[in-house]
Amino acid sequence: MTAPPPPPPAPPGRPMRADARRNYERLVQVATEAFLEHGADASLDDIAKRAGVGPGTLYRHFPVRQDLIDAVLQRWMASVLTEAEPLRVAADPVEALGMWLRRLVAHVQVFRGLSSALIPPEDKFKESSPAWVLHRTSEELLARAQESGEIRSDIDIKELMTLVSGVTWACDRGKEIDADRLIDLIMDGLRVRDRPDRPPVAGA
Amino acid sequence: MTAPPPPPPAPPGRPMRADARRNYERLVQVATEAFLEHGADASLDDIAKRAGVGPGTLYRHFPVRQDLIDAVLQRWMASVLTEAEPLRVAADPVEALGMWLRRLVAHVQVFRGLSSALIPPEDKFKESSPAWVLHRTSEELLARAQESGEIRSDIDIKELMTLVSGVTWACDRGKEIDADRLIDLIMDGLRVRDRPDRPPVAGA
DNA sequence: CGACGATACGGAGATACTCTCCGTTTATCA
DNA sequence: TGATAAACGGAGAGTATCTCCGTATCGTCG
Repeated sequence: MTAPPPPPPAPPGRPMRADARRNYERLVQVATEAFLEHGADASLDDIAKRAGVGPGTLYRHFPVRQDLIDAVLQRWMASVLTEAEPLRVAADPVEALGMWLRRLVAHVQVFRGLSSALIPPEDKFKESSPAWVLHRTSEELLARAQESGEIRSDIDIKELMTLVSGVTWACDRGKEIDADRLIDLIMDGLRVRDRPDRPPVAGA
Repeated sequence: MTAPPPPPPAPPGRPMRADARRNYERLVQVATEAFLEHGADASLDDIAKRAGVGPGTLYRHFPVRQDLIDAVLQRWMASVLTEAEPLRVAADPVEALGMWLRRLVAHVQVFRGLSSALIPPEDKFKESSPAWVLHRTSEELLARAQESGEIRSDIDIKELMTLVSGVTWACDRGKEIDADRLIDLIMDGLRVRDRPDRPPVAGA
């Protein structure tokens, strides 16, 4: 919606044929609307129809549903990552991490049933996938928060993202749940505790 | 598999006809195997076939998928609740809560994709549902832990169950995630903080 | 410009799943 | 044993996914 979208999959060989490219763009466009309206399990044939192409065309560009979801998220992600930028250098890295997670959840919840995009099946977890980019970004913010000494160091990004995606999933279903509160709770769990039984040589 | 299963839905009027009851039992039996093997989205027609009945019979007993899942869980739940019994009176109610949540997650993970059973759509959340019973049990353990003063009181069972079901869901997908660790993290978040705003300067 | 080869299109249809309708069968009880 | 309510079962409608292949279009080169 904002920036000029990058050439879709950018195959190393020849550029896409004009009609192919046109259809690709149109499909992603229509899919975005469909996912917003009906959630991530919108009918694919229907999307093809609304885009004015045959099902075959859709499945050639996006062999599995996740590919289409990824293409949609690719565009959407730009705005999310923009929000991360100032947080990278924020004065309070712990607060920055919390803020990032809250924003992330809010963004993911724009599409119903899209939480799964955060932790796709292992074999689809390539560098190109939006999930991977989000992991990397979150990882940086986590690392910085950990360096401050206020966040426990025995936690890795995979665990954190698992928790966060769990929150988005659960909030998708049970309405009336305040996702921000759950994120705050997780953040509390992440904080270093002054052990009640151990003489705290804490900090640094 | 252990206790004599209670009469299925126990309609107030007449008892079930013998053949109806037989089919009901058989369906639940076969469904259990199918869910174990293929996860919660196993084919219902296939279950009917394997149980030796027509699809119509299955759908008469279980109009929607969740009804069949609930029936399966009803039996399975007995063993889960048995585990809760000693925890109700455990010396350390906080540890008891943690243990319960860990066991709960472990149990739910026996079936793939069954996390949703923990937070069914609002309108199916009746007293008869396994999810409701689990909520009530968890609620008691949470309350006891809160009374000890070690667990924050500004958390309700709905939020906690949302978090927990999120963990089971996420662990279903991304393999190689240690659910117990995530539960422990949540438990840490639940604990009352002795130092709300100030990093420890020194002892205790 | 015209034609050829590669690329992409599109839609019919195979397959799978859910769920319903209704004629037939079976259990129960008098 | 016969009447009646209860339950069965399977054909089939509706919907979704995904494939195959004859046809159309693009891009390029002579």
